[in-house]
This record gives sequence, C-alpha cells and structure tokens, in this order.
Amino acid sequence: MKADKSLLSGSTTLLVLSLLSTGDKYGYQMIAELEEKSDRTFSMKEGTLYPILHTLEKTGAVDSYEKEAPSGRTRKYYHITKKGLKLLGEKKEEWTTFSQAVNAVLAGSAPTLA
Amino acid sequence: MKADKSLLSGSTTLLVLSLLSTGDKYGYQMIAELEEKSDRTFSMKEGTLYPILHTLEKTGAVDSYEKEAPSGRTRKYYHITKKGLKLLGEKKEEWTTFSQAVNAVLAGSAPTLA
DNA sequence: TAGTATACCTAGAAACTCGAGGTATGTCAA
DNA sequence: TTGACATACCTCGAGTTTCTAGGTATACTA
Repeated sequence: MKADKSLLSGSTTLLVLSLLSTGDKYGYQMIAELEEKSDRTFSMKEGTLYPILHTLEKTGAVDSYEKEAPSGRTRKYYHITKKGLKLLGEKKEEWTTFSQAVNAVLAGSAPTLA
Repeated sequence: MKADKSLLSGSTTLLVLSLLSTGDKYGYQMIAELEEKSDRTFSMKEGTLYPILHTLEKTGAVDSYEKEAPSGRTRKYYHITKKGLKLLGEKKEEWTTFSQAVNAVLAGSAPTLA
C-alpha cells in the first residue's frame, strides 16, 4: 500500500468485497480499479490480493470461474456470494464504527503544525 | 482491539500521539481515555501500548519522566515533543487520505443487507 | 491479610502485507 | 521471428504489528 501500508490491515477484505459487490471481477482488474477509485491511494500488491481471494473462496464468501477474455487469455473471475454480501455488510459497519471512533479521538487533539 | 483488531494497524501511533497532544499522560491513563473517547470501541492492550511508547521515546517523538501520584504510587508520564507534534500532523493527514479513499471505494459498492 | 485495582513491563504467537520470485500467454515492433 | 513488454495468475519467506499470557510491584479495602 502507499499511504501508510500499516493503516490498511483489516480493510483489505472490506475493499475487495466492496469491489465485487458491483459485479464479477478478476484479480488484476481489482487492483487497477482499487487504484483508480481511491485516486491512487491504494495500490494493492498481487502478493496481498491473491491470498485474500483464496481465503474468501475457501470460506464461501466468493466463488470463481474461468472465462476467456476477448484477447484469448483465460481470466479467473470472482463472484460474491450471499454469504459474502452479509460479510460485506458487517465489515462496512465495523469500518464505520472504527473510523468514527478514530475521528472522535482526533477531534479532541490539539491542532497541529500541519 | 475490539471492533476489528486488524483495522487498527497503523492507527495506534496516531491515537497515542493524539492523546498526548492534549497533555502529559501515563500509560494506564491513556488506555482508559482511549476507551472512553472512542465510546468503548477501542480497548488497547498494555502489550500493545507500552512497546509503542518505548519506540516513540527511542525515536524522540515523546519523552518521559516519573512522578509520584497523590496516592503515593510512581507513574511514568509521557510528554509529546516538537518532533512528535510534527509526526502527529503527518499521521493525521495520512489518516484523512486513507479514510477518504476507503469511503470512496465503499461509495461505489452495492447497498448491503445490513 | 487476602483480594482487587492500579501500574509497569516483556516474550512468543498470530495475523497481515509486501517484496521478490516464478510461470505463462498475448501484442507489437524491429 | 524474436525479443521486450503488458497482462494474468500464483507462492514463499521476511518484516511489521498486535495480542495473549505471563510477570512484578504497590496501594486500597474488606
């Protein structure tokens, strides 16, 4: 990740599920979309994404199928399941709670030299 | 942490510095304040906090001094330095960028069953 | 005087991401 | 036709961060 790699932990699953909630996608595409949608803040690495996708598949939050691209190359598409949508809902809520809590703490802090 | 332990990564330093920007504090107190200000979302563990404080001290973002509490017990107070304030400013900005990016990605996601 | 809250600390395990590597196919230019 | 580059998938080991679980010690309270 770019911004602060360590800030990312835990939100990756949320981001991946969020992307998949708008339609089936393949790995390489998700990385590009994430980068674009986040205005270049996120640049998830393949070494991060693929293990996440495999874990999500193992737990039944997504399933996958292969499909040939117009170019002729085979791509592996991921599809979010009902279980995955439920998980997304939970993760979203967690994120909201979490970010509000951080903002609450920051609100009390002294103005900085920034 | 409670909410989702892994969401926390990277924000702990931000939170600690933020707390210290409003005045000198000792470890135990910070854990309590964090819990209170975040409305019970954060419950940072001692095993997390103390190593962070030690690292911040090593890098010069905070310094510390011992002081006797009214009770008679000795407490170790931490004080944020100029360097620490600068670091806080940077971390704050990182947090803002990061959270906006996450929200941007979520904004595009389908409404969930939540 | 025994239990609980306060207050500090550390070592090892667990989780997560990244860097670096590997394999393979399609495209395009020399 | 061959070499370079982008696309597309994958894995392993290192590094970072947090937690669990312990340890030590003092003050208060029943």
